Amino acid sequence: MTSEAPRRRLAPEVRRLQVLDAAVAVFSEEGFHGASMDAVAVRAGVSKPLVYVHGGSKDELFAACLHREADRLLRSVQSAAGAPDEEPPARLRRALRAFFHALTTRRQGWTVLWRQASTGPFAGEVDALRRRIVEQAADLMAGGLGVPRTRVLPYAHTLVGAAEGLAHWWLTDPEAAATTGPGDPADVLADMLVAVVGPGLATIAPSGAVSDER
Amino acid sequence: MTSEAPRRRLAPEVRRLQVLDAAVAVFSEEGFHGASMDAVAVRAGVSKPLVYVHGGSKDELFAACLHREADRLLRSVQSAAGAPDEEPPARLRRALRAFFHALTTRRQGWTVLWRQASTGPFAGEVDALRRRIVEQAADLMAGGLGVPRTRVLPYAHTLVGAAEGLAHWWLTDPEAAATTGPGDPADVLADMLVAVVGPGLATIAPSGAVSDER
DNA sequence: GGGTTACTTTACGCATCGGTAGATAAGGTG
DNA sequence: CACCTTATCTACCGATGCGTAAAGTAACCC
Repeated sequence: MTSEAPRRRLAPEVRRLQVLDAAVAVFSEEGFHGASMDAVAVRAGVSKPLVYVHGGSKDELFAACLHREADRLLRSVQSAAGAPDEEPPARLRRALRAFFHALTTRRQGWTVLWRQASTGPFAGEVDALRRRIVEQAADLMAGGLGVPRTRVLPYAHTLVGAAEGLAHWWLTDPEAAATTGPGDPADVLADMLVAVVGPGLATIAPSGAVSDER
Repeated sequence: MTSEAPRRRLAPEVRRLQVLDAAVAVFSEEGFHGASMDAVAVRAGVSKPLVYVHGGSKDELFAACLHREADRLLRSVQSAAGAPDEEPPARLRRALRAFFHALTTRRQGWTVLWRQASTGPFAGEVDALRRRIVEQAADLMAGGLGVPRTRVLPYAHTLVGAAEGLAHWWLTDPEAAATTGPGDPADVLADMLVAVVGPGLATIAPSGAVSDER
């Protein structure tokens, strides 16, 4: 059994991180409503009042989790996309790799963002985050195709949805790991997605309607 | 104030439908946890005990909503796909049309299924429903490409995710209606999706190492 | 050692909400 | 009209969980 925690005094910033990490873990497992502040306290190894000292109310704590994980995900994708003067297809592929890599390495954060918060008072915030990712995808696509952003917006939503669906399969289906084989799963998943949507996206004409032959 | 409802006696089946409809409406707006049984009762125009008489416990009521809406959606998509001896691409397109059509005409049901139930004790059931739709898509794709189902499963998840993303955009973005223009939105959305994923899916079969297994 | 303060323990207020018991009346039947 | 069945309502209980108050304890710094 683990030894009795000898009640260490820590700097407020360190404790704050502990509480936040515990909150992300508990929220990802139990969901917002299912998670109790007591559970967060136990997970963090502290008492309940401390959670309130460092994390604020339950809503504030959850919002903090949301923002931290969202910023992390967005930043990694953004930096992976690289400078705007590079080749758009390569940028898109790298961004997708970063996206899938973030999911596989930080599952809890993704779970909090995508599966636990779609309802309640945080639906708006989660949607805003999703929108930021979609905007990023739309920028990449618009730059690559030479098309105004309004035109590619629905396709950007489609692309992000496709990524979510593929990610969900990879994270939940036990046979998924066997299917992707060896190597970095993020690479395999990104290649899969590019194989599906790449050819179609390339056919979206700059000037006219979508090529739509049967 | 509105006229006091003079406490009409109704047949149990009629009341049961009233309660179920109210439950779908409230659950779609507030989510499972956010919805209270009192709210369902008010929406149905009855008192709370009646909700328990006709709907059972909150869990049972929610499960009933889930199953009814899921069956409706699955049945409409399945019947739209048509007989297995027809052309696979046309079947896929028709199935997608039926899918989008169901969303636009029965928004509340879709909301309950897709956005409110991803957490809590119903995550398993919602995932099972999603899986049934994915399986259906996988069957269509496997039939069209002449490939074992295990190989197309990730692509089926991708396709369904893409449809969800596009649907979410259409249902939430105020500018979406203007973008799709006149005509049945379901047709436009299905065509958009086929334009994005169609070419890519067609190239799946030859690239894989499929022929290795007997 | 002494002081500061991070931290714990314990207990409780309070609101919300699922669920139920007993009373009430609506409608059919003789 | 008397009366019985039962659909329906008003009022309530109990549990859960957020959030906090009060008082004591011990770790780090000088």
